[in-house]
Amino acid sequence: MKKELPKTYEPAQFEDRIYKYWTDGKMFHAEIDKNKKPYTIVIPPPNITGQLHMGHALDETLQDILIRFKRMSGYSALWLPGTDHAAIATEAKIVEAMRKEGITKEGIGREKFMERAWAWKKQYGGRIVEQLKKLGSSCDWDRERFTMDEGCSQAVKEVFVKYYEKGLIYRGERIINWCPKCKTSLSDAEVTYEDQAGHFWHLRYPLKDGSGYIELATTRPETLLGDTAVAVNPDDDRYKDLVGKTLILPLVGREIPIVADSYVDMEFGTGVVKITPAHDPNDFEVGLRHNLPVINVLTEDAKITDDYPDYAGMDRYDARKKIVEDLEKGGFLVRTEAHEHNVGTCYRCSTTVEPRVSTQWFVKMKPLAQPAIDAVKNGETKFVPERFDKIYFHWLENIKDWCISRQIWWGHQIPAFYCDDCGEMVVTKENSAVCPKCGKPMRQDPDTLDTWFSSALWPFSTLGWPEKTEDFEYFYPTNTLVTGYDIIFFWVIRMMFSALENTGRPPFDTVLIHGLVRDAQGRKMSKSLGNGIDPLEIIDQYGADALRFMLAMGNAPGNDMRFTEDKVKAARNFANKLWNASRYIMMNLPDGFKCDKLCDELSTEDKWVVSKFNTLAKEVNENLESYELGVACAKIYDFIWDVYCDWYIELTKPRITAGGESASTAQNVLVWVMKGMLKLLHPFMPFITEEIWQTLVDDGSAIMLSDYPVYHSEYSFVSEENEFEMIIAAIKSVRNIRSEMNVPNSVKSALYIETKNSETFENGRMYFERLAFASDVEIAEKYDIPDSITAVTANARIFIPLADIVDVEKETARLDKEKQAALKDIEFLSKKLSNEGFLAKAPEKLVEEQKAKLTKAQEKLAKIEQSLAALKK
RNA sequence: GGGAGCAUAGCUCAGCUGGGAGAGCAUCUGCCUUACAAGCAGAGGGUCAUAGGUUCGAGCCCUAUUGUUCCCACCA
Repeated sequence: MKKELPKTYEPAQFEDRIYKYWTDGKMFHAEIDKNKKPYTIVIPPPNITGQLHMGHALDETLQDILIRFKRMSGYSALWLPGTDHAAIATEAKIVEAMRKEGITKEGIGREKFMERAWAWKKQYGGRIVEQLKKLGSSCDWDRERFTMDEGCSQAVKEVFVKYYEKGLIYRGERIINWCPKCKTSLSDAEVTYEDQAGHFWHLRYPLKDGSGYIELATTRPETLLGDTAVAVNPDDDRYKDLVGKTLILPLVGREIPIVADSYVDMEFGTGVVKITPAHDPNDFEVGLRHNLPVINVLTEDAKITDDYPDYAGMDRYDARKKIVEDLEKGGFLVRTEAHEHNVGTCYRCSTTVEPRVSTQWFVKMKPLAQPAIDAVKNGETKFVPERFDKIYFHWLENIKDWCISRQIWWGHQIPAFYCDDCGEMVVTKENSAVCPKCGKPMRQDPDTLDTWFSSALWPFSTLGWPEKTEDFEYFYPTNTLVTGYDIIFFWVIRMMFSALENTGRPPFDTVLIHGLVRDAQGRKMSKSLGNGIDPLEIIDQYGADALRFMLAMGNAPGNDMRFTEDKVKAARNFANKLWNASRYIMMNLPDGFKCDKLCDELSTEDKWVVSKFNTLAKEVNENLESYELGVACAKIYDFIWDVYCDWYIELTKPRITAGGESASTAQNVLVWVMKGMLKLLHPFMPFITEEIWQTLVDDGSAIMLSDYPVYHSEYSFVSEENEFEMIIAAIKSVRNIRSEMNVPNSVKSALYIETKNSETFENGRMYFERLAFASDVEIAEKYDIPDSITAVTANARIFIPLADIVDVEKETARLDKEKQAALKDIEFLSKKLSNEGFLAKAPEKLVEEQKAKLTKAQEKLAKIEQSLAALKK
């Protein structure tokens, strides 16, 4: 039966089919083969919306390339589940469903809403995000180990309770970052700071004894309502006498003290700070030191509380305006100046966060951080590129306690229970609790855990931990984590210390960090800018292979990349090229053609391409081992396009037309190299390579289960490679001249090749006809052809008798130009080779190379001069 | 304030431990040569930000400077 591919490359037609075949055929499912080396790649949780975005596509792609490479290199690969993606996507659906029924947090209140949501969630369970399959991810989607059916996974409960018992988790009233829009607390890492234009309001607070005023400045006049002191530096001579005196708080009338605290910077502003412990982290600390009352003046959604009738219910910004007006009226406002300051915003909704005192759960970080620092310091885990370990150390060394409770409903419910009667608290792995004091059923904490708390357990919780599963025993610790640098704080660090604390080992040995995918202008893709690009749309248009290849090609580890459609197009064109090349090969193959091994009798050009392929295999393996994915990608691209398509296929055409043994050998080599190329390319373009493989090889095997090509010394033919390069150089040289002279391809001419390597050129004779438009080829050691143009290479002079075109003057000028170039070469090389320092210190191999180059250049020069002399005559 | 990255062809970027500067796109020339016009054959185009230094040799290593981006911290 004839092997045949459709005439046009249409990825959609087979990408979906291949994906279904893989999944239905169970070929992708995790295997534990004790004879193979273990290898695991961790798959990251998604962003909170559960959407697939370009950054996620990059994650998936790089991971999958490594998985496939390792898998083909004889490792046993495990694909971790995408259940956390699933849980969150499901939750997004639930929110929508609830909204449709008119059930919102605002409508029925947070507690009731949460209760309702939990019921829905328990009903749904975990599901799988379908979208990622289109990228060709080899993730095993059906694995469901990490479900949240009980509201909180076993692993999370296990860790929470353990931490609690060890004193690593505590509950307390602290000042935390609060998002008034999401109505939840945030961890420090979830706050993004940005510069905003604001004002500096200079105010004066009157002294109670009527002896005057004290002047201070603030950027947030509305928090004045919650002031419980004014502070100065204890060493500040200007205010020494005032410390201990009492002030009357403007607008409120409350009596507040003047305290001395070294936190106050004497140089800044007036050296006087109003202290609002409830609404500023620093003030909170001052308040603790001086035993100041904490007066909360803002509600959950950042409106003034009912305690201040003049401003009650006003939004914080409206209140600011009104309070400034009132201060001015009362004569308390001295002046206003413009001031740019840094404000914290919520990383999800960009609302300005409000520091707020509330009761939250915290993880004590100092004891957890040290082992995580050590693991990277002593090399158990390393970052690629290395420079990211600095960021890692800096964060861990300056770490503060981690606020883990959230007032949102997605995520794992905190496994703590309270007795409404006596206030007793129980932390337990059970799903319910009874009050140990009064015997009444207890109420579970309605709060959830920070997503990153459960994500931090990902490397082992997904392997079945805390059960001692076979998977955990075999696959843990994993090898490589692939993620973006923006995720180091959120996830990488937390996986590190969580794994070390709970399993005693670091979760992976390598962290491959990639950059962000930006838009064509270099801006971060964001919803508000509307510059985000949906990977699925790109896949529909150009195919998953093209997108994957584009993401891998020319992307250096840790560096950002810009997304441009042109790059995807280039990748698609490459896929098209490969498609057509393989289609061409198959067209000419006899029925039932098999290529299990390379022929014994290879011609020079066969050995040339085999040897070049062999080198490619070696380099690609080295590049992939050291995570240079982009470099590997580019090398495969160059080989397929330049070496295989532009040269080797063209070289085989006359042989195949001629038929006979040479034709069969050519076909054998064509298919052999094609199979190797497909394998090398498979991790980068899994769909097209599989599709071609299934048609070309067609023996029930799958390329994704085949072995990755490696270097074999028996495929290395250095001398044949060099020999054939002579032919290529000669052909290029002739083409070059013809092109320069605007000779149309239809005009053939005879070629007289003057060379000492006549045997080599004899072998290449037929290629000059097809690739250099020769009507006839003559080879001898010496020629003298008048009225001809001469193409000169290091090993040959080729006379092109084009009598009607030859212009002696032009030809002289052209050859003279070449002469100058050759002279420059010679000068450069001989200078280098006469440098004693170079001869003494440079590696011998390099010196030899330079000598050989010099000889070649000199030979070329001699040939040029010969031609010039002839021309003169 | 602390730290990091980047600066290479008109544009977007590669360039692995230092050994005569590369790709894609764009531009120009000639080709529909029966695998491919999503293609083929050619061409032009770079003081590798600047100034020093180390070295036989620097795009790459060191120092300083300029521009630019980002991260962290934070002054009310």
